[in-house]
Amino acid sequence: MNKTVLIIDDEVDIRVLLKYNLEKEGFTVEQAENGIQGLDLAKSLVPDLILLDVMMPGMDGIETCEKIKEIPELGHCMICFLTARGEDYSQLAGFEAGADDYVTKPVKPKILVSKINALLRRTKVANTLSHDTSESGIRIDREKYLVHLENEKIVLPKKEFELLALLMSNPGKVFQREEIMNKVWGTEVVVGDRTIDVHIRKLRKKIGDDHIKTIKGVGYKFEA
Amino acid sequence: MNKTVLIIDDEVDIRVLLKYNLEKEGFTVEQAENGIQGLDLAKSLVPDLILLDVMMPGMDGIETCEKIKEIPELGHCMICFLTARGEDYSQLAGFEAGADDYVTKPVKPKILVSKINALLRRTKVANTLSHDTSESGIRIDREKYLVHLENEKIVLPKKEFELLALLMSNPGKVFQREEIMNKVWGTEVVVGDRTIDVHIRKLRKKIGDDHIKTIKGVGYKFEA
DNA sequence: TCTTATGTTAACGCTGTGTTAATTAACTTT
DNA sequence: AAAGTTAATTAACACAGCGTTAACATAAGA
Repeated sequence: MNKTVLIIDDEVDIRVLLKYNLEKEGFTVEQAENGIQGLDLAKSLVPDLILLDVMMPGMDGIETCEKIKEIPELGHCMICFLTARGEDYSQLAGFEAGADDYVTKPVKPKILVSKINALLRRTKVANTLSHDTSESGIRIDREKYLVHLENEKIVLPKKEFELLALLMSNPGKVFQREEIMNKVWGTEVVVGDRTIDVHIRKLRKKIGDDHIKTIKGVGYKFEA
Repeated sequence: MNKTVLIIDDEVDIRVLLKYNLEKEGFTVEQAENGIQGLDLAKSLVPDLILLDVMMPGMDGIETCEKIKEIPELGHCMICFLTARGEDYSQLAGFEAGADDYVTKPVKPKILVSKINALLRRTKVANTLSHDTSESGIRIDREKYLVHLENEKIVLPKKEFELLALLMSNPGKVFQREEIMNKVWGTEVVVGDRTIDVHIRKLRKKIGDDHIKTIKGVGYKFEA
């Protein structure tokens, strides 16, 4: 099924440009020319993504964004701001208001499309991960970068988090050291042999020894 | 026989550059300019490796990768992403989609070739799973590195696991000692005569004496 | 019976992993 | 800029258990 995108912008040229490019990519596109209208349409449409112009007469983008965030039904939908290059301040305020990304005008269609794809993918990941509270009692929240334990939340440093996330992405599966290396550290950096071990050690210390199992000569796996 | 590489990228310059360099190294190279076309070609070609651009109009690399992964025939072929340096998100999402490696643009041919060789060396073992739940009551799970017995799961050390997996890969077939040697130990290492016996012994102790049968002067076979 | 291939056990060396502490790098705070 | 803080990596060594072998026992075929 097609993903739905709602464009809220007062300039008709931009709306047409974006609509054209997004429809070419297979998105379903609707548009609104101000905040009020956009909010209304959002409620009935429940789009996957909202492209929101910051500078609009009447209710501006920031305000519209805040209003959107207050509507539970729209909780899952991504918001991407459209800002003119100069308006640095708007970017910051935008994120504070709850935006997920922003694109600077003039908009380059290719970049926009790739950002949109990335954004929509992010929702998928977030949703997939959150529902497996599983029997292990451990849950990962990618968005908030938190790990929920039995009865506490802990914050992990980046590498530890990525490592745990990788192992938990497929509980039971054995991840070979090389695979872990590639996926957490990347193929470009070169680090020593003991690096993975040490991170595993730190994870075990924090989430308990019972969850990460070593398969000698093969790799590691996450278990309940 | 030459290894086959399929390039999927919308930019013709890149395709030409890569094709030239790879053919110089003795690979057979085919190309496609978008995801749809690439998927089609992959199905008929069944290449050894697919070089996949992440950012493409229409179906992007991630999506294409996911589609490829759904095709059983292509289960064994490696997938390597081409990403622009800035696109952090694509790397992680890419691995989640099932990529085996990635290369950042601008692509340095030398690096690419060495990565490709490394990848192809790492021949993927297609999941020959589940269809041999068989009457023996023994099932092997390569991904989880587990052996399911009648009513318990056991973990085997690497060599024992590989040996059992080999024998079970073709129940009833007699594997000669030399063949076992080559496939489990490799052609490079040289070990003594009794090594196989001892491993067979350990396996029998763990899964019961009835499953592995000795054919004197020939080899061993797995039976129900 | 003799011969050869395999079974069996225990012992040992070595590789891979665990673990801690020290070092370096990246970021903050002042 | 300097100091302080946290994260990432390396170094160094301990240790377990896997893989191997040696040495001898047993079974099967000539």
